[in-house]
Amino acid sequence: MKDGAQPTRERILQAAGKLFHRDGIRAISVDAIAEKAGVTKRTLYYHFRSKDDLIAAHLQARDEPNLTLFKRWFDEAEGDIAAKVAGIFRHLAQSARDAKWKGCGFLRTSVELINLPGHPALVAARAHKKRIEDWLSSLFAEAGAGDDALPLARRIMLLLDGSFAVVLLHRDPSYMETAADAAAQLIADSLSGARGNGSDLPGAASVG
Amino acid sequence: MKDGAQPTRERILQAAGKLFHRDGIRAISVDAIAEKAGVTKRTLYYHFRSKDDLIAAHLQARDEPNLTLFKRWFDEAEGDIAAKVAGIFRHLAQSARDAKWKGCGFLRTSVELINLPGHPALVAARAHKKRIEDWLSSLFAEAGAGDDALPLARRIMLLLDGSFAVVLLHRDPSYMETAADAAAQLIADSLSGARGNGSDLPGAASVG
DNA sequence: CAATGTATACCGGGTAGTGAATATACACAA
DNA sequence: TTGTGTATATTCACTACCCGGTATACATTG
Repeated sequence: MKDGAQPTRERILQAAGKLFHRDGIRAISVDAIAEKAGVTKRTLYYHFRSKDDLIAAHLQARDEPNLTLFKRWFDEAEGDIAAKVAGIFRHLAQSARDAKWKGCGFLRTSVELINLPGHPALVAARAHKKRIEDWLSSLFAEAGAGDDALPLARRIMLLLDGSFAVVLLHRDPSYMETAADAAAQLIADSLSGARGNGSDLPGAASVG
Repeated sequence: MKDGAQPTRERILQAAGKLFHRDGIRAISVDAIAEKAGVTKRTLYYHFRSKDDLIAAHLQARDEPNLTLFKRWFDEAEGDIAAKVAGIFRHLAQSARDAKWKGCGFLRTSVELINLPGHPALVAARAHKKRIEDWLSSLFAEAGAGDDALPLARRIMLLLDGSFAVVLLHRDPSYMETAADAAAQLIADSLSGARGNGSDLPGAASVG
């Protein structure tokens, strides 16, 4: 660590983060990351055992800041809990309007590593998504959703990850506004205890 | 075309389909496809200009059968339109219980080709998803959803692609049951003309 | 000295795509 | 019927390159 500015390891991680997010895991070579970090490949391999190791470390490093951002978006939004969750989607829509927006790194990585079920990066990705789900679930529980809290959180996760997938494909952020409305509707339905309100569906509480 | 059994081109396409779906686009080499098809690589390049060409042809070939399958699942389900759409999700859940299930090839391909915006395979993927959305929209219009038909179809698409993404990550098909319930709920809400039923959200008709 | 960190040069393996030649089938003319 | 031309279909061998990872030696610092 000869430069006091930023430890070498962090610089590598940051370079990897940018490149992985921009082009994907497989499309980026270790050489490219080393060059972007201003470091030789051998140095990179001193700090990380393998490329897979680096990928996993990258996702682990993104977990906390990502969750924190979602919490901030929630906190900053006005209105009841439905409106505040919808606010997350609207912030997401705003981000997605940037041409350089590249969707959810956790989801994309999980697609690229589909044939390596035990990969540590997949474990990190699952943990991240579960953390968000748990956070949402606790929010709904506090708001009085009762047994509906978890299934409701799972519905929101479906809309969230669905947004990432659909907008990545169509490049049309308005889907995230659609998702915001749908999320708000589902939350309002659950919190008003409106199960069985004229519909013949199995009920909002079933988780399968 | 010396063998009457199956034209070479179709055999290549079929081999590519299996391998691409199993391991992903980038993970499969042209050599592997040629070998699986029982053909030399040079022959493959006679029938397809490039690997990208083959990828695009592969997705185009999947468009029709995929849509047909969804329609069959819809037709075969019992109950009102909400229950029939939910039936699609439940069939999907059944498929996803197979350990070899690999999610949606259109979505996965779009992730792998994210840095090639004009790639013909992406065009094919978008067209496919739009066809499903249009089909759903027409169903809802026939059922009397009026102006809600399209936004409702988009909500279902979000749940559908969200299911693919989430189940691919967590390997937990029960999310598709959750999606089935959510879809049925959203459809029932729209068709009962229940806008403004106690909730303060922007309304089911806004598309953004 | 010993621990940590960096640099150069290299290896073995895999990749998309190609050049040149060959085999097959069918149309048409002698 | 035989011969010839031509488009289709297929093969083997090859190039040029990129990738993850490593052997080895050198530098810096406590």
